[in-house]
Amino acid sequence: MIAVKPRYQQLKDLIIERISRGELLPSDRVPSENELVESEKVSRMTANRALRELNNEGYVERVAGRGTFVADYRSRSHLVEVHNIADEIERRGHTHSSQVVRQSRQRARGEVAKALHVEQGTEVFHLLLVHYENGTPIQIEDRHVLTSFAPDCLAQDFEAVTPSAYLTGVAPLQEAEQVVRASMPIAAVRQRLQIDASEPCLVIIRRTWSGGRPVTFARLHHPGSRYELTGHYTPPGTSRAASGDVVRLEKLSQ
Amino acid sequence: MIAVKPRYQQLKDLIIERISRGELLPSDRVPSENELVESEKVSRMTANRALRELNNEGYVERVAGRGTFVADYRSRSHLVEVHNIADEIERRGHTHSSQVVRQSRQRARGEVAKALHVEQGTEVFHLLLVHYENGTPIQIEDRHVLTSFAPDCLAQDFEAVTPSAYLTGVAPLQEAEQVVRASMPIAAVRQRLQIDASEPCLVIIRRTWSGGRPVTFARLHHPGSRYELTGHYTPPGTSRAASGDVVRLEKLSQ
DNA sequence: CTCATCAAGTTGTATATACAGGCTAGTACA
DNA sequence: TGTACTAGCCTGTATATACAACTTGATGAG
Repeated sequence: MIAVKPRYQQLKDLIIERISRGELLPSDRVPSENELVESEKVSRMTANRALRELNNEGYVERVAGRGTFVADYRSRSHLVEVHNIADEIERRGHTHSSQVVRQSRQRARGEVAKALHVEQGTEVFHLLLVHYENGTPIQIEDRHVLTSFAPDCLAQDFEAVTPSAYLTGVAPLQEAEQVVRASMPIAAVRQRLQIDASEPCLVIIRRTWSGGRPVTFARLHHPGSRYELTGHYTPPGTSRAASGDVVRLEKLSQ
Repeated sequence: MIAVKPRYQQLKDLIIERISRGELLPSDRVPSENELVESEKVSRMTANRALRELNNEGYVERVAGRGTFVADYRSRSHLVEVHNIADEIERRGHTHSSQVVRQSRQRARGEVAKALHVEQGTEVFHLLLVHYENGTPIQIEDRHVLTSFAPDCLAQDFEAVTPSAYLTGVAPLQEAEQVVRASMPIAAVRQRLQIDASEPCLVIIRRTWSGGRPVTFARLHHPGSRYELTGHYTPPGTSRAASGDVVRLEKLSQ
C-alpha cells in the first residue's frame, strides 16, 4: 500500500503504537482531542474521529467530561478475549489453583514445529500445567512458546501467575486461531483430570500470533462433564447502543 | 431510555429498519448522502457518519463514485456468522444432503420453553434433521422454532433448503448465544450418526434472537471424530486495515 | 466547616464548506 | 462507428465553528 493513510488513521496508529509498546498502560489517560489538535496540527473533528473509532474498537474508553483512557485488556473483547482460566474461575466465585507438571526447554518436532513455523528441532519452551477449580481439575494446559518471544519463561512461577496472564504481559496478542474438538483422552490425561474411561474431553487447540508470527501453541484438555465453552454475540448496530457491553467470544484466552 | 437518540443514530435505525423489513434487499441501492440531506434535513456530514458506521458494521457496502448498497447477508461476518452446514460442506468441495426425521408442531416443555421464553405447553415447531457430508452423517439438528416467527415452517422442504437458510430469509438474526460441550451421546443419537459407543459428540446448543426475543433453539450433535469447530480472530486495528477481511467466528450459524 | 455555585476542560453532536478522487453515462469529435 | 472526454454524481477526507452535557476542582457564601 503506497498510498498515504488518511490523517485520522495516522492518529489511530500513533496511539495504538503507544499502547502496544507499553508506553500507555491500561487506565492511563490518552491525549485529549484538543491536545491532539495542538500537537498533531489537525482539526478537532479529525482527532474526534480517531478517538471515537479507537473507542468503538475497544482500545480506549471515553467519558464525557473526564477524558479518554486506555481500556483494560479485560474489557477488550474485540482484541483476542483475554480471560485466563484463573479469572474465569474467580468470576464464578470459586478458587483457582494450579500445579506445574513440567516447565522445560525442549526441541520442537512434528505438529508443534509446524504450528509455530519453526524448523524441526528448534528449541522452544514447554509448559504442562493442571488447573483446578475448588480443588477439582478443570484444565490441562499443554503449551509451547517460542523462546525468542519470552526468554525468561523458565524463570516464571506459573503457579502464581498463569501462562496466559504472563504472555499477555510480555506482548499484546494480535491474532488467534483455535480448533475445538470432542475426543476420548489417553490414560495420562484421564488420570490428571481425574475422570473415568467413559468421559470425553473438550479439547481446545489454540495458536496465537504476535508481531505477525505464531508465538505460542497450546492444547487445552477439559473434562467434558465439568466444562463448557460459551459464546454470546450481539451485532454492533443493535445492542452496542442499547446495552453498551458486547461480549464477542467468551472464554477465548491466550 | 427516554433520551432522544442522536440524529445519526436515527438515520442508522431508519436504514436498518428498512433492511430488516425486506424493503431494501441485498445489493439494493441505499439513499446517498445527498439524498439523505434532502429527505431527512440533515447535514451531509451527519448522513456520512450514519452510512460510514453502517458500513463498518457490515450492513452496507460503499463504493466511491457509485453509491451505497445493502450488503449480502453472507458477507456480514459481523452479524451472526451465517454459515449453514450445507455451505460449510460445499466449501470443502463435498456434497451435502439431509434427511428430515421429524417436522411437526409440538408443545414446548422444560428446557425448550425456558430457552424460548414461552409458557410451558406453548405450541412450537420441532425439526429433527440429519445432515450428511458425502453420505456420512455429520450433524443431527434438533431445532425448535417459535410459531409466530415462521408460520409456514411446516410447509417447507428442509431437505432442499436448510433450516438455517430458511430462517435467515424469514428475518435477520440479531443475537446469538451458544454453548459447546463434549459429551457421550445416547443410543438414538449414536445410531443416527453411525458411531460406536466409545465415540463422544461435540454438542452445540444455540439460541438465536430476532426482534429482541429468542426465536429458535437448536441442539446440534456432531461425531467427535469427524467434526471440529474452528475459529480465527484478528483484531480490527491490525489486519482490518491490512487484509480488509475479518472473520470473527467461523461456523456459527443460525 | 459545609454546601452551593461557577469556571474550565472534556466528550458528543451537528452543521457548513471545501477539495480530492472514483465511477458512469452521455456527448462531442474523429 | 467508435473512441476520447467531460459533466455530474458519488464517497472520502479535512477543517472551522458551534452548542450541549458532563466532570472536576476552585471559589465563595453561609
